[in-house]
Amino acid sequence: MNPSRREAKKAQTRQALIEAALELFAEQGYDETSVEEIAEEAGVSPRTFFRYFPSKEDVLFFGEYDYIRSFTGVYLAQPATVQELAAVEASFLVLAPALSRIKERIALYEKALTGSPLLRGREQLHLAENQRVIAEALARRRGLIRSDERCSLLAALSLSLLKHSIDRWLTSSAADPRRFIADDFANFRRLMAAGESAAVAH
Amino acid sequence: MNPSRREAKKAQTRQALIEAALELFAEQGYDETSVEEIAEEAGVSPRTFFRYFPSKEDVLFFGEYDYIRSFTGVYLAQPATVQELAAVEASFLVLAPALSRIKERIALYEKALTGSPLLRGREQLHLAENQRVIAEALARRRGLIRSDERCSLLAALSLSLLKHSIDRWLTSSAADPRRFIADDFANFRRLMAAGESAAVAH
DNA sequence: TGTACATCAGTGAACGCGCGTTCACTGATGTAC
DNA sequence: TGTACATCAGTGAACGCGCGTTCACTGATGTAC
Repeated sequence: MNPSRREAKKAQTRQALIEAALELFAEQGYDETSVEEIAEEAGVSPRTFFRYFPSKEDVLFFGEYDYIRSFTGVYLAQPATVQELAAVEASFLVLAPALSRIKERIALYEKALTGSPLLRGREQLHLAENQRVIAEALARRRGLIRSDERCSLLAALSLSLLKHSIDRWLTSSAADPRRFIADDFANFRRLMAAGESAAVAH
Repeated sequence: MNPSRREAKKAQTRQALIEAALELFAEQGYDETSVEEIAEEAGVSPRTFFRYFPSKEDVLFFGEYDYIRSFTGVYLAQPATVQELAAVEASFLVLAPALSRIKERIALYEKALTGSPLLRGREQLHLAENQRVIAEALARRRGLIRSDERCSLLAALSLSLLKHSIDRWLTSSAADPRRFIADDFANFRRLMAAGESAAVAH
């Protein structure tokens, strides 16, 4: 039983740093929060912070990326009879409960994002990566060797819809985000149906 | 004739700083370029840099925002018979020559963006602002008091298409971006037509 | 046209600040026997 | 079970670096008369 007291203590310190950072970033902004403050809030010395995270940014991007990482598996498990966009929607819905569990944390993260261009930039890199993953999954389901234009476009669109749903969910008091996702996808289909007939007329 | 030699010299210094910065950022990255290097490249002292720009970032975002600022006027001048998305496309095409003139500069800027999360973040703020402007214009043309969901969505979509076109244009040797814009809009309409029939079937 | 004065671009030097690193240490936890 | 040793989380102090500011100055350009 070697990794007991020590490992537990380590995990505890790391968690304290992450939580302190997230709260301070959300409250007063990323740029306005120094590592010194985070350390103080977490009850350790500033020096200790850098034992856990190589830089100030890294405290924010620790773990928590399972959502999109699980996407491919869930998506490819959808029945072949389900239409493409509907399959994406269904996958998002299946994965939604994972989000539900960390709503508070997501909200803090989003709040921290608004104030800091640097974090926004990092976040955008993640979004781009997610979009790539989704496009790849779309391609595989369609039997393509590699994702093409249409896959990218649909991936981008899906992520936009998801992001929109999550934003609305965060500002609501609902614990479950699924209703918002279903709503937004339904809305999109309706808009496209209307736009389509207009485009055809044109 | 007061603003002659002095003003000319000032404009010249500012231009030298902007160009030096853009080239260095594109070449070796934003974070890897110090103000000292920029100043040296421009032939002035580091101290002088801060007389022209309050911070290192600001050297990048000086002027050059006329493209979207002109959008509203051009868009609202489109004949009422033109379908919404087609009117957006037509407006982009009208404004394209302005881009054509600064292709080199846009390319350098894009290159600088890839390496720096901070710049990406700033850029995203601009995109968000542009999206807001376009959504507002869409709303006005439709006679709405303020932009709604559909306006935002269509604005986001239009900007995505435009960005995609510009990326392709930049990697090509063409001087005129209009062909790429027209292509991408046509493509999108085709994809939606196909997706629509599938969605209806579903 | 010439002289005295005002303005203002550019500069050097020194400084404060926060990030992140390096060095040398303490004291608690874990292991060997 | 007890003792000697090893490991490792945490720390203090000092430092390098780049951004951005403050102060005091020079010298060229522009203005008043």
